[in-house]
Amino acid sequence: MEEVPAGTKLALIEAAGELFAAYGFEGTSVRAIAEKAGANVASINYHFGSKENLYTEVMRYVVYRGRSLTPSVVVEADARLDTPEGAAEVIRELVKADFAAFYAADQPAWYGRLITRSLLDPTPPLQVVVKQIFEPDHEALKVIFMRARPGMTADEARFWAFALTGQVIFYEFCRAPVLLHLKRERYDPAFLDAAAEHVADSVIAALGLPRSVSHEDADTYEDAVLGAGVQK
Amino acid sequence: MEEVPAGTKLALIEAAGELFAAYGFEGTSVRAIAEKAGANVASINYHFGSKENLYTEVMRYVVYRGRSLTPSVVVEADARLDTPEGAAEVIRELVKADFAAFYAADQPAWYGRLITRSLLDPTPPLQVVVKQIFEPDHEALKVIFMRARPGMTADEARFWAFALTGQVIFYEFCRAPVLLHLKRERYDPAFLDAAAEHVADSVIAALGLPRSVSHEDADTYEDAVLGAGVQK
DNA sequence: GTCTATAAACCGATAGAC
DNA sequence: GTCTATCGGTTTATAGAC
Repeated sequence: MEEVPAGTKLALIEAAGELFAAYGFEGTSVRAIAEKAGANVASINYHFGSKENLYTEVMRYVVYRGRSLTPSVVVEADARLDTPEGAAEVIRELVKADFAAFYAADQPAWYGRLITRSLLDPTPPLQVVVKQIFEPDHEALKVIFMRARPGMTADEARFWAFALTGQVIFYEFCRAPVLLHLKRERYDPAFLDAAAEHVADSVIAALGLPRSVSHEDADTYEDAVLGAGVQK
Repeated sequence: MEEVPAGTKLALIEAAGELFAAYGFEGTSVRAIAEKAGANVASINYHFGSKENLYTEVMRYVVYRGRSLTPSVVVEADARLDTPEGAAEVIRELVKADFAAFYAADQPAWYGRLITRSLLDPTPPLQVVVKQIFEPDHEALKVIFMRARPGMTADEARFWAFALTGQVIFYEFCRAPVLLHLKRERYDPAFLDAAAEHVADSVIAALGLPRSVSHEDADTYEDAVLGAGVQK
């Protein structure tokens, strides 16, 4: 990574990212990218050499910009992990941070979708995502789980990490069927909040950790869940 | 659904299914399909009218053939759901059935992958999958959860169903990054067994249900988990 | 760096012979 | 029902003028 892209190069990366996220690599033409970027078709080959190289660059850009996708590294050294209550708190915050990373309003919605989509196939850029996001996040989760429940083996912790990641990523990956099921056009923020809350609660409960004080109030949780329902 | 396809039509469906599963709809050409099926290019248009229609037919075929993907309907009326121990048993069997449906050796490996891939985009054939697999499975899960834990609301049960589905589908959807992480070429059956076991255990634990008798023996579980590790 | 024009290959779909 | 040949359009990539 030498310098931060700007001008036409940046416009091309952002246009390509948005289109790749929505329609996939094969489903996006360089003409569509150039048009969306307000640039010439030939500029793609000039700046990146090929469509595939552009894809790699887009993934690097998203991984770089979406740093908030790996807040876990900060959390690893958290002293709260030494108490069960603290560990539960940390896990809850981490789940919410993961959800925020995928659905936060302060960053383009296509970041999370593109990263999710990139996980499906063993393409070259996948390695960037795995090394920069998947692995660090996974290792941090393992550390947290092993500290939260002393005696847990590394292999067990791996499955716990997969369980958490699977639940978080589900709402992005299965966005289409879930929205079809909910008979909605898009995700309601309240629904996402409730989903994050449920993921955190279920993982904390499965680990046998206590629910933290601020969440022992059942009404708050019930309200959040019911408030997001399709039926009133 | 009028009759079961045979001959060239069947060959085209199976060839297309395998290629769509591996490379996606956009990443597969009709020429490649015809070649793999040992048929002529024009036969696709003759039998299905268009590539898109072929895709729809492939999804119908997989949904029809992969009936084992929805074993849940049988389970709904299970009397065991009235006791916590029985409910835990049922959930464990259901998770294993889900894993088997995705990774069973007795059916083509691309069934699960194609269904997983179809969930990503809101294409017309998605509705077939949602109506025939996603919804029935989801509703059955909801019933099971609500019977396993009386007092659970339908909205809560929905999140539990998403949690379980998300964990199961994760290993198929994130096959590439997980294999990259494990430094493996393909999934080890022992690994999948351990993964299924963990998903079942964690959901059962999260629900506050007792672990069934045959699984109280910690050694068995630990062996299964450790036996699937990458490191010895 | 940006443009036009175009190359070369591929795409899905079809007409028409058999 | 299967084949060949081909149409019209699109794809990515490039050569060359500015």
